[in-house]
Amino acid sequence: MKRNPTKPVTLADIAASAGVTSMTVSRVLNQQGNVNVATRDRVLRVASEMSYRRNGLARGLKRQRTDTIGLVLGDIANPFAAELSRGVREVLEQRGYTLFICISEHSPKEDVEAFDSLADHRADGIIVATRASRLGNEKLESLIESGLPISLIGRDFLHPQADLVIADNLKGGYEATKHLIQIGRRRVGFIGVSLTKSIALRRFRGYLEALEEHGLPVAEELIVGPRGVNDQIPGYSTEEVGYEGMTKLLSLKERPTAVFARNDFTAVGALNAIKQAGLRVPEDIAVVGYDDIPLAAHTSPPLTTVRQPTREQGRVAAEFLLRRIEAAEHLPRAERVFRCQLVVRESTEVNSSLS
Amino acid sequence: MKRNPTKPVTLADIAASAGVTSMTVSRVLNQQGNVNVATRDRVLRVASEMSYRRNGLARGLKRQRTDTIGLVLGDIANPFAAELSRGVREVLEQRGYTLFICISEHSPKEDVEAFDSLADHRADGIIVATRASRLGNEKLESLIESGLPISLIGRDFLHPQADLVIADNLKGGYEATKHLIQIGRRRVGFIGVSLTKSIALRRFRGYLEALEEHGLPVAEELIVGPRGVNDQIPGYSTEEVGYEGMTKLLSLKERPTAVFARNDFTAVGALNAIKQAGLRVPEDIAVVGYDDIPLAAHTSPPLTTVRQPTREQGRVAAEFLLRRIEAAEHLPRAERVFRCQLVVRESTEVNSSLS
DNA sequence: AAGGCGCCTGTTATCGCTAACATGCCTGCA
DNA sequence: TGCAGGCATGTTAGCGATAACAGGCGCCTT
Repeated sequence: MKRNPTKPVTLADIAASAGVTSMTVSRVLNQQGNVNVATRDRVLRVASEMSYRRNGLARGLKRQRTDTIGLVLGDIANPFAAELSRGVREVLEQRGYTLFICISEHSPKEDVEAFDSLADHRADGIIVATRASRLGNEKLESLIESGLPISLIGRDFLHPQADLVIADNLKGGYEATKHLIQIGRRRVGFIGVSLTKSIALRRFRGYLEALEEHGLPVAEELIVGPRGVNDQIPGYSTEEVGYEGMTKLLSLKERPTAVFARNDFTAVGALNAIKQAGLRVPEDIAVVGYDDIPLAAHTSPPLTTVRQPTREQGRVAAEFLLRRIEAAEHLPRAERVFRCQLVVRESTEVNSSLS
Repeated sequence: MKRNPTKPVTLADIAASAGVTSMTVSRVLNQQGNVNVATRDRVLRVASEMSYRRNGLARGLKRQRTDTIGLVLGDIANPFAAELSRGVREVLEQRGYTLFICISEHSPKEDVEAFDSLADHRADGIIVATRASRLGNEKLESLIESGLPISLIGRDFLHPQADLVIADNLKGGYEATKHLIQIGRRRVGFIGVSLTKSIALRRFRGYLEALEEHGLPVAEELIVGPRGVNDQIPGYSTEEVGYEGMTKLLSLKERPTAVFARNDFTAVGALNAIKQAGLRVPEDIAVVGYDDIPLAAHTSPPLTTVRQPTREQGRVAAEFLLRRIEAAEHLPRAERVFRCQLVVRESTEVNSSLS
């Protein structure tokens, strides 16, 4: 039963051995067209005996499609990416597509490389969940022009032929900040952006809006970010940023009474910095995170955060993409904005029995 | 410059437009063979104007290789997987290979599907970092027989033609447990395995060995795991397991004075359960985790844990695989075992000024 | 001056598969 | 009996790229 590794079995080999032509074998293996039951069984038996494996390259080349979808992620180690990919897979699997994932490590250059690889290998479409960059956007634009279906998740890039799903992070950031203000905090810090760069982060813009709307000043010393030039760091290691950012905030003459962290990992880092300084959460400083990762319910105290329907975003992005792939003509851009939801836990709320 | 999306540009199109044959175009684009400079520039110009994109399917079909490697991961949302993939990518990128990642969500069935997809699409080799299963092992075996190069990371499956890199987690588990015993704890619990299943987890076996060697009894009530039948859950969400497991341990008549958690997320969950019960770490209960994720240095108290050289494992696995791919003949199995290192932090050590 | 060697380009023949069309046979119905 | 129509298979012609071989030309060598 074992084959010489240097010569993979082809349809023709099976055909010869089963006494038919390769076309018949193809029909059997793809379950299409009419084939005599006896012939079919014989072909199947021979194929299995020779441990045939179809050649996706040849198949794709001839069919002009590969039933393959690419997903490009900025980093891999975070619950957000995991949920997203799970949503995407749920849809694809059911519809008979295979998913290949590429990681860009938050680098525009690798973003572009991922797009190129997937396009070269003739993925039928690409789902992009990386942050926007000039390089990346240009490449995307040219791929879209060339007819490749693209679906974007939370990427700041509009194109009349690319679908988009996104969470309303501006509103999410706004709500989180408003919550802090409503529990009486007037010095609210933000951890996770560097002011030296143009700030595209919507949840941060929501923070600014909330302050403004409530007549609070934006204090630059209360906004701290990663030390490096590049703030495109993987989500899962941002507790470092949170810890250091919080430490910096605690050293201010007039320290904040609340902080909003760009994500839950950052918030966890902040929590620990506060505890190590011997202060209490939320009494001395209230903390809000973002994303509602599984860990958030298990920090001490449990973390108030903003939840977005991540898996659902993946699902919808995949559905948009498949619709576009399977459509005969060009489709106009589809867009779906998801609501975020503030999840209040004890990091912002003193024991409810008090109230 | 824009093309009709329905008809991708081919080498022949460029050739016609540049007044040469497609062979010459191929030579130019692959930078091989001699081509007149003027011709080369003309071809490149035309190719760029027509925004040519090479067809990896046709190319792969003819060349019988795709310069593509597959990586199969059990889950995506954990720092371990991230570091691993980073190590793999470092090597592949430098050697001109493209990486496609597949996720199995810890299901043997999806494991097999991932292997099949990658093999169908004629990846030049596969790196497997998922846990062993009968189904998966059988499929791997047949792929290896058919000549596909395979490299395994931490997977309990030996094959004379599959390379293996692995961390010595038995020793790691042993060291972690020994450490707890040496700081004077005699009731040491383990969180993260269900005794109803056969236990393949090496770090758990290390725990058992350490107990035995120090003449301590193995107390079944001190070993707790996930409630569900399936303990193959994503690493990143095991803080749930840690929290619930710890809660169970705390409710024992004679509670443990130390616990060893199967990974850092689990340990974090345990830490929080302990804190919520009003007990102190490490005075009342010492805690050790596993993996040394970035978060571990920032819990409160900072977590004692076991570090394994993850990125290095990815690098070596990739190197093994490429060596196998590029070798003319069959290579014997290569294996590399990595040492683990106990990282002692405050979750097991009362303030060092005391000693 | 003839042969040889490098350079540049072209021709041919697949890689493995399948869409589209073609063929032959059998059945049923007018 | 004749023929439409369905079934079961075969034949042909690529999909787009490149390995291998085949010139043609100019220049150097002896």
